[in-house]
Amino acid sequence: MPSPRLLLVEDDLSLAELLQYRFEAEGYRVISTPDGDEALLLAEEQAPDLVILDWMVEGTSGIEICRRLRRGKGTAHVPIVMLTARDAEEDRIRGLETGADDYLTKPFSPRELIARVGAVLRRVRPALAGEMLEVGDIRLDATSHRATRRGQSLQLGPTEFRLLKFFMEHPGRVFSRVQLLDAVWGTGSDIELRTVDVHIRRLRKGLTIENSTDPVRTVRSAGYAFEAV
Amino acid sequence: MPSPRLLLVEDDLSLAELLQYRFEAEGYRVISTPDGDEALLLAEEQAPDLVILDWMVEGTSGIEICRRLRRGKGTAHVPIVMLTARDAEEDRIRGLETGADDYLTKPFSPRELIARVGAVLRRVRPALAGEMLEVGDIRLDATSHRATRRGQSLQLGPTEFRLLKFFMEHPGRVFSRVQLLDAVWGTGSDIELRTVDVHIRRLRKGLTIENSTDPVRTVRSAGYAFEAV
DNA sequence: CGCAATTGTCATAAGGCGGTAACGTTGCGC
DNA sequence: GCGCAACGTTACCGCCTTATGACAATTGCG
Repeated sequence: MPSPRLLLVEDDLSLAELLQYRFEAEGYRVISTPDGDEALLLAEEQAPDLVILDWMVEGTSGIEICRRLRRGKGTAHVPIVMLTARDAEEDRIRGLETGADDYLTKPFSPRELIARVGAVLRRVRPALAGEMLEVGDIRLDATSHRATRRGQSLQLGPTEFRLLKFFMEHPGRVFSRVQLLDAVWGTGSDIELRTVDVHIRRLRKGLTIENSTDPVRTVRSAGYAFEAV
Repeated sequence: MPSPRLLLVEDDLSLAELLQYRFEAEGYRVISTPDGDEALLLAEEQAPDLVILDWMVEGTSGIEICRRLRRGKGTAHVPIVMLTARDAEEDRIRGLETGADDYLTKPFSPRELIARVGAVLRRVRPALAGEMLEVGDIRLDATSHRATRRGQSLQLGPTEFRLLKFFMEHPGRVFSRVQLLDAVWGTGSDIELRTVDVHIRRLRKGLTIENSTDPVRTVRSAGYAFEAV
């Protein structure tokens, strides 16, 4: 199972260290910063799987970071868990309405934070939590690195597998070639856009079994989408 | 936008009534039961979009319901928000690890519950939480790049789709050809004004299904407007 | 090292889509 | 009812987007 990558934004250094230690013990990789502005940069560059965000940090406030992450192109869908020292209901609601996925009040136990992060990730990125993805008659098990269709095992190259996994994590949504390159090949990969077409074709070929329809929909001038048939 | 359907499992009847009232005021449809076993049946039959579950209810306990929902074929992916009177950390963690998506301790404010339910739904079913345009019997989902009318999917070219999207973002307003060119084709596009007519025609054609009226209104010497029928 | 699998790129084919012009139709003032 | 102006409709052609197959470079592995 791939270890999920967290971005931890917390200016209380002893707490940050403790959390980093605990999360790493749970098999997460942790990027940590006490600074709000740097957090935005890191979120963009590193594309973490989840952000843990203190309400009050240096530089830019937590809620402002939350808003900017949601507005940012590459970070709009990163799940966010907010932490705060204040137990004001207003704050909690504002946090959630700004787009946070969960919200904890200090003092909290690391175990609960870990449980909540796990719950959010299970929901958003099932593959990261070791769960089986299922869309239509296609199944993908990230842990054993296997994909099947109607029980029949599919033969896919590494890139096709990653592409399929990404699609199955976001069924129905249309992704541009650039988005696919960022998500599947990695941000900043200097790859020809048209290469995506080729891999889409290879994926389609790999997904074909007897009497099967094509789950990959071409959306002209927009990109591709994956959906149950 | 179709209103999300909630299954509320709560045996404190006055609280259940209050919550039902508040959620309905927010545009949700609510199915309510105080009984654990009945909840399982309802979840299966009604396929709600989200379940709000009290930890301690009659019949079968909340955590057991949670577990069974997760195991059930049709209900394995229903998001679950748990409520509990006890603020024991152990319970919260067990709840989250059992598969709940969120967890609230009584007493809580209805507003916070509503905010959390909204956050979970946004995450799980983006289509239920906006991002979906709806005018009359026509729906447009930008995320999946789909347009439907009375459930029937519409076939539109890229430009028609952009045009429809723009219209649906500003229903009822009249736009001149120049305005439409700027908005849909982009400012500075050097396109013949009358070309708009042709695309209006193509859009009208694409929006036609059996017994449908034309949602595009021609305003002589002014432009076009889009409105519910 | 040799072989097979994989991957990124390109050239070419296929096809849809868009812009334009030309012509038909409708509405409006007189 | 006439004439003009605005709008509707159609057909066409060129272009842009996508599909596909081939190929060389690279990688992994025995």
